[in-house]
Amino acid sequence: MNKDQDINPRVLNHISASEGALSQQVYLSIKNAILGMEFRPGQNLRKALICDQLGVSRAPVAEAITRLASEGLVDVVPQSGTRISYFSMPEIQEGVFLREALELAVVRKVTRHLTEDQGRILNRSMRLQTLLVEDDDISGFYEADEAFHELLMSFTGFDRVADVAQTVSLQVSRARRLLLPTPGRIVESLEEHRAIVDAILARNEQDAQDAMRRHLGQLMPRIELLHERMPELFNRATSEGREIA
Amino acid sequence: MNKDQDINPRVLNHISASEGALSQQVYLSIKNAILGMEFRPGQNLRKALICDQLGVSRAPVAEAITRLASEGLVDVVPQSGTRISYFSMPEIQEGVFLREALELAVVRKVTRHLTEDQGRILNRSMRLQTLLVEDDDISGFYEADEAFHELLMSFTGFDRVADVAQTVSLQVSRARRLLLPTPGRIVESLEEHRAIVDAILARNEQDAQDAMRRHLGQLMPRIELLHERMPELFNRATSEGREIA
DNA sequence: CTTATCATTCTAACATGTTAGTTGACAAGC
DNA sequence: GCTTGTCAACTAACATGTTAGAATGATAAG
Repeated sequence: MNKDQDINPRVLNHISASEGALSQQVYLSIKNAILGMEFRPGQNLRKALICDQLGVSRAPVAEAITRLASEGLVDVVPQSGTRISYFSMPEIQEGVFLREALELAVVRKVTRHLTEDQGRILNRSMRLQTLLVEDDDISGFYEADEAFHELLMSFTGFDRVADVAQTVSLQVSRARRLLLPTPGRIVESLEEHRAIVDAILARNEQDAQDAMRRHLGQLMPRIELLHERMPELFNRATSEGREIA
Repeated sequence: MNKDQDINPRVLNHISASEGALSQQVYLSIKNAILGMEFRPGQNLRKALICDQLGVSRAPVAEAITRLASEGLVDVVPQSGTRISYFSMPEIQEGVFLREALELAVVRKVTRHLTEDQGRILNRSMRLQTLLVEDDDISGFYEADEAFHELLMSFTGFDRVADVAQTVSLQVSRARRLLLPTPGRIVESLEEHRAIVDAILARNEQDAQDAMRRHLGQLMPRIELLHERMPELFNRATSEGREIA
């Protein structure tokens, strides 16, 4: 019945001998495997296999799984098992909503308090992004894109904003990696970033928010396409919104 | 040197024989003690005492503490100890910022999609709040206040928004309990809520956001007063923003 | 052929033993 | 008096043994 429901833990990054708590390394290792879709939705995690593969005991693995569960990346069924969570459109919509709420507040604050240094750094980021688009370096632009948003958040002067934004939209991030970025799309993204930066530099709060909203608005339709194309990655929600399987 | 740095775990709610995972009950028990300021900032948690007091082993306590640490309510120093975290103005400012970001997005969405039923429920909440203010029932109004905000969040149709809002502003919640609510303040709060609801019912997005911003804007100045009055609850940040003690 | 029961075999949750790193006191040297 | 080095006590982190509940599949009854 269950052909390959179980996970092949060979994809886990071996624990580097580097510093850092063991449970943290286990956490990152599994998290990366999930976000990179090397663990597919529905597969169940086998603690024993993970322990063998990483050469650690169950304690740090248990702690890592607890954290992943709190972030919604895995569903843990007491006394039964732990499975990689399916995508769920309601959850993703909520993640997009939360993300937009934060990004808009960030843009508002940054526009209001932008320093000259920050302006220079923004321009520098845009030049880098332009370069990457000219070179059709899609994965490079992907990274620069994330860095751009993190940059804006760091300009608020708050430390946790970026973390919170990442956490509330983890499911979105996971889905986003399946949206094959096209040369056409990164050109659009670049233009949208340009509009955001222009509005910020012009100290135009409303324009900056609108530009950010337009930028983020591109995401949801593309995820809906993914939903149609790969429905097996999504759960079937019951009437109560509860999940099956 | 350390007089009463250690915690008296007698304030912990005894584990009810009710259902629910053990670690969850431990988590809630400690969390309530922290939010209720029964554990004061700077005190250190002694796992052994907590285990004795609650009659559980170290495993569920460890998991509970891990969660509390991720929420910033405790600071855990590896191989050394776990202490109740101090208040920190930067953290609280960040919490207020995040909270406002969410509440504004909520108000925006709710105003746009309000149903008749939701309008009725809002009016019902306002009548209840009015009643409590007329009776000078301060703690009753406090609860109704929280319920009002949760109500708005629930109207978005999203489940996690309320949880996220609570989590990002946990430190704010903890500080808020020390702001003795006055009869004067709850009258003001009621009026501010009234303004928010009126704008929502009038489907006026901008007014609703402004009203919410004014409402939330009352909080920070009062916390600054707390900072002046009880500086011992706050940490002294170094130049890097790192904490001492 | 369908359905109910039950035992086997999983698993997470919990308990407890062990390890290694931090802290603070105290003594020796400056 | 002040610094520095050693050591004992304490703690979180990790390893491992134990328990109880859930899923599965075989078997028996209808």
